[in-house]
Amino acid sequence: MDSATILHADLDAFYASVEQLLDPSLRGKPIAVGGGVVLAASYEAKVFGIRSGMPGRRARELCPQLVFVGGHFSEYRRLGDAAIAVLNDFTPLVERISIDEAFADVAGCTHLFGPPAEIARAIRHRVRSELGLPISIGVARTKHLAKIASQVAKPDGLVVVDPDRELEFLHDLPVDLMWGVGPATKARLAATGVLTIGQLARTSGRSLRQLLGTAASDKLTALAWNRDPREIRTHHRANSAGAQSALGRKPAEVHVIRPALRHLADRICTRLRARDRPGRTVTVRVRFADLRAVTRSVTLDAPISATAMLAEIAEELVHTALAQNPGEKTISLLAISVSNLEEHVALQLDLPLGLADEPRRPGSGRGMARWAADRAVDRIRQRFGWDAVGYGSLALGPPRAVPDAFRELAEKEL
DNA sequence: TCTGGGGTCCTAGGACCC
DNA sequence: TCTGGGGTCCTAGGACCC
Repeated sequence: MDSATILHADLDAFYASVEQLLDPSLRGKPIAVGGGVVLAASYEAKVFGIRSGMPGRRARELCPQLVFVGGHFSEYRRLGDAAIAVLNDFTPLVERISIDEAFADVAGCTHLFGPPAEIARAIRHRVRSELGLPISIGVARTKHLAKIASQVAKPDGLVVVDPDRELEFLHDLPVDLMWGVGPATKARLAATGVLTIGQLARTSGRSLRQLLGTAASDKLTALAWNRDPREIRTHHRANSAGAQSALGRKPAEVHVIRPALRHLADRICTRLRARDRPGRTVTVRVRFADLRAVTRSVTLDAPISATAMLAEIAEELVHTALAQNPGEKTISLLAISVSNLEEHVALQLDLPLGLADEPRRPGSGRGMARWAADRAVDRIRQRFGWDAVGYGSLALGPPRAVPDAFRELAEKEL
């Protein structure tokens, strides 16, 4: 049997911990990053039931002494990168999952640094002493088990799963610690009396498939018996790029929809152009006042990355969705996503992104002009920053609920 | 518990091709 | 004209992850 060489490292309540690091007066106190909405909460705040995504008003009700802080987004980036760099000092086999979380395989470096548990202790010590941040680490033979171990280790702990005792460790834990079991699956399982991972493991494949579908049940059964084939993947590229904006309650009218879509398209297309990854499929999502949401999508003959083009296609799709839901007069969210991305078009001539942006659109000889305009905006922003120029983003109606700097932390590499 | 934003994967039905 | 089977792509919705 293999030995336990996979680490899962996870910074604890990351954004909140950074704030407490930067401002010592916040330490030990319930704090939340954000304002209108909670973007992150400290452990002291979580005790009160405060969760990310929660409206600020609700959070204040739950915890009147809660301290809201604005957020130091560039510090999150810097410290998240620094923590990952500590992992990279031990092994190049690091798979970053998000700003504050990564897997690492230390099989190849134990001769230099000692057994995996020693390495994990060293990492935790360095992150604490050099960066001032708490980090939890799980060590196990598989990614799934390492991930669960780090969750069990939180806050600020280390759990090593002995390969001889894996099922012993796993089977008493609640099912929703498993990767892929969220609220809906948890409820379905609970309805049939399945509460622990061990109970899931012993459920017959046939009844589980009926409950959850083939793919989900086969995957969960494998994980429950600790068969996790996933390997460390050091470089990921996203297969889609999207943006969304919550609107509160707004009338479903052009003067609301057009500028909002314009801004979303601008954000997305800037990224697509920067990485030369135009996409063929455009999906919009419209959420109504009652939070019911619908999506509409179209797959084009040629990939696009021009802002005006995406905005127009998105607007057509939104109008289709609205026309098919005539009873809905109020919308609460708009989203655009572009998928079916080109691998890379770096070798194509300099023009085609803009030209391909006009697939079979009669009478629109404006492809070239738009392409040139986009490139100009991109260059100005590269030199002077995002707000130096734009498609009236400053004149945008509703102030965004979440700062763009925060959104960028969640973007994946294209 | 009515709540933000960027992503991934699965399902199911239909179109279309061989 | 009816019949069978396999594969791929597209669309809409849903669940999940961080």
